[in-house]
Amino acid sequence: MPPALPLDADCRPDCPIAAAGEVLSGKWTTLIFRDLFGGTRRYSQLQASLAGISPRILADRLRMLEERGLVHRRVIPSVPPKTEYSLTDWGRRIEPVLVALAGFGQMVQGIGARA
Amino acid sequence: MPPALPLDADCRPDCPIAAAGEVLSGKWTTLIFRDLFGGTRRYSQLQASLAGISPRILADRLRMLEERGLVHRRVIPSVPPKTEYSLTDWGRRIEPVLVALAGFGQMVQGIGARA
DNA sequence: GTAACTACTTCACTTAGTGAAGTAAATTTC
DNA sequence: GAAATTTACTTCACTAAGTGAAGTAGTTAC
Repeated sequence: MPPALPLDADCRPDCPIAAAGEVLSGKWTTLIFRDLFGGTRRYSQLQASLAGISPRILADRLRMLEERGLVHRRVIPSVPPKTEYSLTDWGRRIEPVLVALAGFGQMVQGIGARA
Repeated sequence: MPPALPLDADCRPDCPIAAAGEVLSGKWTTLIFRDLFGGTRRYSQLQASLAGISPRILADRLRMLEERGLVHRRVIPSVPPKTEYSLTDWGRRIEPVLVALAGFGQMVQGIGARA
């Protein structure tokens, strides 16, 4: 039985895996999705959770994801103003990727433990 | 019903998603897996398929994946010698990630078409 | 008036990736 | 027998991406 989606090299030039890779480019994007999958988060919460991320990169990634319609940004007019980020309906469709990555990552951790 | 694998921010410090991200780091790694998922490939075949990859990066990634036990490297003692790369049993377990990425990528392409 | 708070931006620096060129060794071509 | 070919890389100079410390803006608490 062939796979449900084309995984072979012939999926170019409009390869969906490459398209996903463009959205998930950079070290931090999947981890931002992971955190937002847990619910709405503020900028400072994301920065604390993503230990080591540069504020510039966090702002860049959030802006990119918002432009693509995967993340919603909401400014709360308090003092000082706060910003909330959450996944859109489109963004929530990253879930199967995160689940698959978590499964693969657990396997990789298992290899590392025995190596 | 909670997700089968921990997707929330509390999955640190040994977050399996972050572990997967380390293996799949860089622009090209998932595309190398995609190509090798289609079967054994030679270095020159991968270089042709991954249009634009630098030979240094291709060699680096293949070496990293071999060291992690996800890719098998076989030198054929012909003249000039050829090198074949294939997925190991561990490496083949990337399949669910590729399938999920392909599904997400198709959705992203769909968004792009209407934006 | 000084400090604190939040969400950033700016800037100098390091790391990752690019792409053209070079290497090695045998083998076919002239 | 000298030159060109083939494959899998390596080297090197350059550009892009990411880091991390510091700064900014506007308001309120002291």
